[in-house]
Amino acid sequence: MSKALIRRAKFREELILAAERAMAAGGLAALKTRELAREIGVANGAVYNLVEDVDELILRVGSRTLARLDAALTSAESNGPTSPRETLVRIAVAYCNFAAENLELWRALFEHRMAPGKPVPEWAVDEQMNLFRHIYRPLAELFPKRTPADLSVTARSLFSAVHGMVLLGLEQKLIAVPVIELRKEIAVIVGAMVDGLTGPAH
Amino acid sequence: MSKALIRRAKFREELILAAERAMAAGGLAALKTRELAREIGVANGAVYNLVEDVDELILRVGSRTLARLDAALTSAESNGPTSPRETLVRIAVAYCNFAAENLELWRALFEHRMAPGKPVPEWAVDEQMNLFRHIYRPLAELFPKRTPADLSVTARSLFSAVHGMVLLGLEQKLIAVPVIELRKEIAVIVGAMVDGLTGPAH
DNA sequence: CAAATTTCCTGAGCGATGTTCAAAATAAGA
DNA sequence: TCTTATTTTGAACATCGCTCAGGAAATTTG
Repeated sequence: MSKALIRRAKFREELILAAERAMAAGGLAALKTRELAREIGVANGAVYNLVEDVDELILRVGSRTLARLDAALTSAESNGPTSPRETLVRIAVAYCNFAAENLELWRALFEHRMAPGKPVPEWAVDEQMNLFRHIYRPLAELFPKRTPADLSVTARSLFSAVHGMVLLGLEQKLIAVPVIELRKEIAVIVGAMVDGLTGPAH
Repeated sequence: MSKALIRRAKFREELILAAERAMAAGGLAALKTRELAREIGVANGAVYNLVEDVDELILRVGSRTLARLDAALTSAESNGPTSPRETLVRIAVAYCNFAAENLELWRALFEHRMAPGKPVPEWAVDEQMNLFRHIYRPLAELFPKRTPADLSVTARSLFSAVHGMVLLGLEQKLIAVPVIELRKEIAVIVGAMVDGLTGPAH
């Protein structure tokens, strides 16, 4: 690799990290190309040599956030052998914890909208879809008779429901629920959902 | 009322309606003060005579959206006497329908963030809180022994869970789920949650 | 009704911000 | 080392929300 390309890659990495810091501090609105350029020591126009546009920059930061989230969920699901029900509850609580500890970066994952007409790159969509697999496995264990398609639908629903509880629970606009209570409530609701889906037969 | 004030009120109403049209067509990002001013036939600076800033404008539009949403939920809950479980399912489905039919305006309710440091006006918060009452009543019927505080917490959780399913279900970024399937899935999950919360004793 | 006063409206302009691009600086190749 | 290709620069552009001095209009006063 040529010297120039190495430098470019270095700057690119620094740019993404600077963007991540800015977003963690002040959300999507705190991203300013001029400030990022100043922070990594290049001209403002140079940002567009390192990255297509801010949309891509946000997606890159999102990719890092998703990787950490994935790790957090993986650790939660493999934390000792328990029942699928307990596993699902633990994953939901882990999701809540991650969101609380990475509030702005986590929010940015869902608040960001591409410029009108520009589709989200395939790799970014794939990364998000991958999250569902954490829920898929325990669900498959709970409902061995269901088809993969059905399981996928249920997995998405479960994930979305937990996502909603965390989203509104951590919102300061309405009622900022203490995280500790939110965790309890999530555990109760997820448990109830699993029980309700399992049916009285079990 | 003086002639000037009447004119002002008229313009204000037109401004809010123009903003609503713009948001319905292109979301929050489509709000442009210059375009709104042109549309209602005043100078761009005049907008700030009719409204404090765009934050207030967005909140006014949100107020109208919330009123219609409230009406939709009210109609869903009073639609014939049924069990609390069925009522909760019907409210959730009505929420889903409203979101699908008013996608951009509904999204704007939750995507909008005030300028840093500026708190959301009290009247706007109250309007949002009022939504929970639709769920509160059937829940109180289901769990007569629970305290109002506990019921409020459960109501918020249930609302948030449904909100999350609708939010991610209607998102085109991931998988745009057909509304008809989303409705079914919401009915299943809400039913399961109620069943799970009610417990096998019932 | 005319003059004085208050109030409102106008549109140019300010400060930010994302993005572009010709020119300068730098790296790569011969 | 000299030429060519590439990259970096920073001024400039287009658009935003928002402000404000000056003129227009409405209201009050004499």
